[in-house]
Amino acid sequence: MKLVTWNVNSLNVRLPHVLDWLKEHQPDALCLQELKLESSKFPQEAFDEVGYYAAFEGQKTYNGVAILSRVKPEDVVKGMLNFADEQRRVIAATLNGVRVVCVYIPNGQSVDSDKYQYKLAWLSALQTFMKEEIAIYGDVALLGDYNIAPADADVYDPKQWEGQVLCTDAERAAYQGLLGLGMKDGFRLFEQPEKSFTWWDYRMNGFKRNLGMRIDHILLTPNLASACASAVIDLIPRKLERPSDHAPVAVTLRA
DNA sequence: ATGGCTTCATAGTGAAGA
Repeated sequence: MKLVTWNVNSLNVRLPHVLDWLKEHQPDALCLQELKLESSKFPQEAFDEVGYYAAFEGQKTYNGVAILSRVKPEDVVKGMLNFADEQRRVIAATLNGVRVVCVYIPNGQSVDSDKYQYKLAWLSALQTFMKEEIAIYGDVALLGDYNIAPADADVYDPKQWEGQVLCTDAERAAYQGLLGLGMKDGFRLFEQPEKSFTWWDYRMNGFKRNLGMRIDHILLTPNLASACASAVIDLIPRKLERPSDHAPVAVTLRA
């Protein structure tokens, strides 16, 4: 089973990239974030044509998440029941007995902003939500744009980013809290190249200089982690014309 | 240099992303 997460930064703009990627890689599930379109504008037909179901929760201009899947998604839940939120950042579905949770965790903007407080409250709610999901479903994969670089190794210049949003102790503690539920970082189950990142700023030739951060993650409950055979970041879509600023992250799980 | 680039928005002194 191949599970993937990709922040596409506008599904309108990136639809051709997503369709090409699906056709080439044929994942069992592709979790998307930052659709930046209303649910009524979701390109369902385009995914029908390439053989994918879609569960989605759109929003005008900002946010928006989707799970594309080979099998029909079951028990679809939108949002976190324990956290009222106007922003569309969570969708979950069961695929072949695996609970797939797709999240777009708030960015937080800066540590002195209201958005940062919202991010911390959001992360606290996610901890509770995930504990419940694991209790119900057992085998759970949490995929998405976490907007957290878990360790200095996940940052191109840790000194510059020390104490900045994406790297603060509080955010990293929240990430560790998810690991405390028994989940493993799929990417770090394997030896990986140094300076492996999933996001690069559009500005200053960030990608060409590999000035990036690893902020998109796939956490796996123990059985899924044991079954995990590989974890990779696909840099190729980031090299295309008009790319998303994020790269897809994929894990494969043995049956 | 509180900049740089991209998106969606509106026609802003733009807002937000990360």
